Amino acid sequence: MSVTVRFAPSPTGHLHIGNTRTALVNWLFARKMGGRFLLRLDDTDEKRSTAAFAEAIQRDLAWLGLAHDLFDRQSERVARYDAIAQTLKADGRLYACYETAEELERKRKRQLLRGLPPIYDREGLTLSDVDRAALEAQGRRAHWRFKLQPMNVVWDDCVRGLQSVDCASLSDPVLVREDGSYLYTLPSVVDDFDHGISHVIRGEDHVANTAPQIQLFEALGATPPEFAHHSLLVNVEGGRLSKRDGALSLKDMAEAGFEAMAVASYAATIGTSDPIEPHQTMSSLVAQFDFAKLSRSPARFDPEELALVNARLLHGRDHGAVEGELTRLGVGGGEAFWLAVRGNLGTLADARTWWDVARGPVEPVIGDEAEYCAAAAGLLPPEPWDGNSWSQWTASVSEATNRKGRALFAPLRFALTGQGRGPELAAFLPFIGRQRAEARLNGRKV
RNA sequence: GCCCCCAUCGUCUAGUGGCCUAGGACGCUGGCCUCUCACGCCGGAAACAGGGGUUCGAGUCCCCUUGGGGGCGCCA
Repeated sequence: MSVTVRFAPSPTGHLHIGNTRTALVNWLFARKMGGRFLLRLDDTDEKRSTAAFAEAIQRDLAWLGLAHDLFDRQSERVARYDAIAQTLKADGRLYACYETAEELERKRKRQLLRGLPPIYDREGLTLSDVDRAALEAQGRRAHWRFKLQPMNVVWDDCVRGLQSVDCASLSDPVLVREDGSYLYTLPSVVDDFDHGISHVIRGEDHVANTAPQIQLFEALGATPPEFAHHSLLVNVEGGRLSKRDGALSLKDMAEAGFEAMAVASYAATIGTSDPIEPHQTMSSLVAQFDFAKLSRSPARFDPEELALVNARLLHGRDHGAVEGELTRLGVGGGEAFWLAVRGNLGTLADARTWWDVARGPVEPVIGDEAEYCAAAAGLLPPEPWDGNSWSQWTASVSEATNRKGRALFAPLRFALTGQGRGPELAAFLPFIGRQRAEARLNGRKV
């Protein structure tokens, strides 16, 4: 069977880390299986969906590297949903209800108070034609519910194994709103059917929904797809993830300077039995993807761990992968400079910081080593400098001063860069150059 | 309130009744690598939530408790 999956966000907000994980699992599975990846905008909620979010979602997905093979949006398929709804009404599976939202809320509260599950009482089903006509005459408009068969629905979930949901314990889902617009369930099932979706991959918050959806597929005469429900992310404390837990949107993460591959690596490996580590390419992530590796328990989203993955990704990144971005940041020095500083980066923008340290101006830190630094300045070899200049120079400084180890090197680093830590000076020194090096060793800011 | 799921080092996890004096990765940490950080190599500390069962034998099976997650929408 050929694989087609879909990622179906509703354009009511930005893509966040949770969404991203779902998108990634879908995309990875599609690539692994040689299948197709459909991006479907679930925009049936006209009040909350916006074109701006729809664009942002596509932009963020592209940034991450998740190209889609197919694209669709539900707002353009309403005629199709209308036709299906007519069929379901004719079959007696879709029935009219007239309670207002407030009345339903009261019913639920009453049930809860009596210790009962808040399930719809199917009052709509008891209405006669006369009742309905009377309600309509009062100006009431019907919303429509899907009549569930009171049975156990079973499926073999690709990550959770055998699942069973008792539909007798569920409310008949509302498929059509009072204003005639559609809720998520019907368009989603109809689209999955029409697009030939083979695997519905989503978060475990949809587990209970799956049973009514399977019944809907069957009511449509369709064979339900396979289902895979991954666990959700929680915050560092183990609680529900919310905006207060940091930069959760892809947009925020990009602005914080995280590399797309770092975000993808983290999102694709957290909650799996593979180690959380940077992958330089998507194909590396595709190669190791397997539903069997997904854990059934929630995983903690830790922004600090993401930052660590980002740093380690950069430490191993080839110059070619960042060349364009370095130019944009105003960082020169080519590959040699990149290789000199990449091990000291947290984000790519830090490369600019080191470039500025090389080119100045830098306030040298001399302390009480003025005499020593001045002597070292006098021993600076003539240019041109290369990777060996540093060791030639420090060897002669060591000989002249009898210093070695920390006493030999530390004052030079402080004078040359103004700080105690940084890239290896053997590789970094040529970018400072003789003129600046001599000035800084003599305490001058250049 | 009711239903479902989950529970191993700080974190992500391996573990499908004896191969587990519980393995790996990240993090932390000691050492080495003629400076720091990072890299690399060699070490170290660090976990089966609690209580009952079943069994010759339980991290692994069952029950209860506790904790966490999800669901019970005219949201998706």
